[in-house]
Amino acid sequence: MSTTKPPGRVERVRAKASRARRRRPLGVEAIVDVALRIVDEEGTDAVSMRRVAAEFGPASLYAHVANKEDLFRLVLDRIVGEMPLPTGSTWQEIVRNHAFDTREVMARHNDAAKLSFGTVPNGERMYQGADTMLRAMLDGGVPPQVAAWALDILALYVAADVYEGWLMGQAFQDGSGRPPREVGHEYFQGIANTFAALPRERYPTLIDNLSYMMNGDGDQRFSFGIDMLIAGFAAQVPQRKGKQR
Amino acid sequence: MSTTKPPGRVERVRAKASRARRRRPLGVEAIVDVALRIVDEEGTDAVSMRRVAAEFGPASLYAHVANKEDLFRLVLDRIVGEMPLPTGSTWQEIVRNHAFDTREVMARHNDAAKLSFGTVPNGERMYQGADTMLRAMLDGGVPPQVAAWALDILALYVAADVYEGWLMGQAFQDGSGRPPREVGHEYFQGIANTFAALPRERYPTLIDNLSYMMNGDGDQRFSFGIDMLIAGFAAQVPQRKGKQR
DNA sequence: ACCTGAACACCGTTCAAGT
DNA sequence: ACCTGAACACCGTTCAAGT
Repeated sequence: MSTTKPPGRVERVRAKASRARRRRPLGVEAIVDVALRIVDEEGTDAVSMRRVAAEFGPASLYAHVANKEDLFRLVLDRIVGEMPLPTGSTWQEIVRNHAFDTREVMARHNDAAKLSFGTVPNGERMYQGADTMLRAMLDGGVPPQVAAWALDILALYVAADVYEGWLMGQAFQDGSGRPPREVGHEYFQGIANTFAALPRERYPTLIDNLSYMMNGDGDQRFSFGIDMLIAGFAAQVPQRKGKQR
Repeated sequence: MSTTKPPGRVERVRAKASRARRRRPLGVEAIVDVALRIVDEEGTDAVSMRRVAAEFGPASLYAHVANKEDLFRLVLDRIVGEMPLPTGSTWQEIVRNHAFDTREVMARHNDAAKLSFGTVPNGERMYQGADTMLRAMLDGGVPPQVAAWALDILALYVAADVYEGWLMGQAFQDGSGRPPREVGHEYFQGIANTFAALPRERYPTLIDNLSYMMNGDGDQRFSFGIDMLIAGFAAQVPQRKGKQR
């Protein structure tokens, strides 16, 4: 199940091109360009094979991509290629930075994060990133099995957070022209009210801690989650001088 | 943004029902029944408004549900209602058990887990569960803000894990009649081979730790993730006698 | 080798018209 | 109050036919 087309695939500029019937010479890269642009502008649900095809001239995509799933895989590969390499001094800092960096890249592309569920993304950038993260953790004393699985869970968490965040953001674009910020505030206010209306005698702890439940924006919650995971990994480092927190 | 229809909504058995035109009296509950059955049998992508409607007699759903999104929300509420209450002695055990329990319930319903992204699910069961989890953590000395956000991140992780697992499982149902187990093995073998074929001089740590990367099934990875999170939360408990985990 | 139009078997949603 | 058929504006994918 190799995922990427052989890189040697030449983008033959059809020497003839005589008829110059349509705007572009087609080819996988151009197709991915269009699909990614639609994702960036309107999200993955706005991408249809017909619409992508229409940007060139009606239908023929299937000569270049196997199907829609295949196209989305190529789009994801493109996005993964944008991810910066992990940087930082301690392994904790490297892991943390990279989580934030990859989150940012994903978030740039609307709900593209959901394309990464159930895939093992590949590409140079991915391998390089994994290698660097692994080495940082191993050097820091994190057991190899923990480090390896850490990569997995971090990627899953980042994807889930971005997708969730996008969906929330969508909920704030109700048809009304009102600013999403305002709608968002109202939305959370509504949730808070729903909770506050629950019978305190039945859910006392929940009610008494409502403010904590509603507290924090997406960034703070993501930051919290990453910190919890890093602390979890750190707890697996065999202690030499004791004390990690 | 209340999510559930008023529970007082009577399922009026239309006294007349004279014509007895179609199989069932319709009504939201019956509609959700059908939608959930399709989800259970074939997954969420198999659910279409037309197909759900067809089980009664063509089209009219829109008198009972606002749209497809609304229908899926009702389906999710139904599933959430199946979740057992958290049990266990220590807060760590309670959190761990409940993570596994909710994972199991979600996994019973194919890819229904993805319906939970971007929603704040409600319903008695949810509140009860949240209340119990919160109290357990607070009693265990977990700071309230950590406990509150913990609920959030745990739910997100469970949903992401189940969805990811389902997608992986899907990949193992290739058209061939071969047993998914076998296809799965082959699939991971393929991934392992892809990694193994990478230039060791460029990704030495990755290559040297391939066995760790490929190690463990879905259950082990989920278990690991939950343990990492719990350890992270535990590290936030102000130490009295020191030593947790 | 690539592109095309037409076709197949579907979608979600709306709406005037019925009972 | 609920149900219906028909319609609108779409889908993903296949395939014989073209160049």
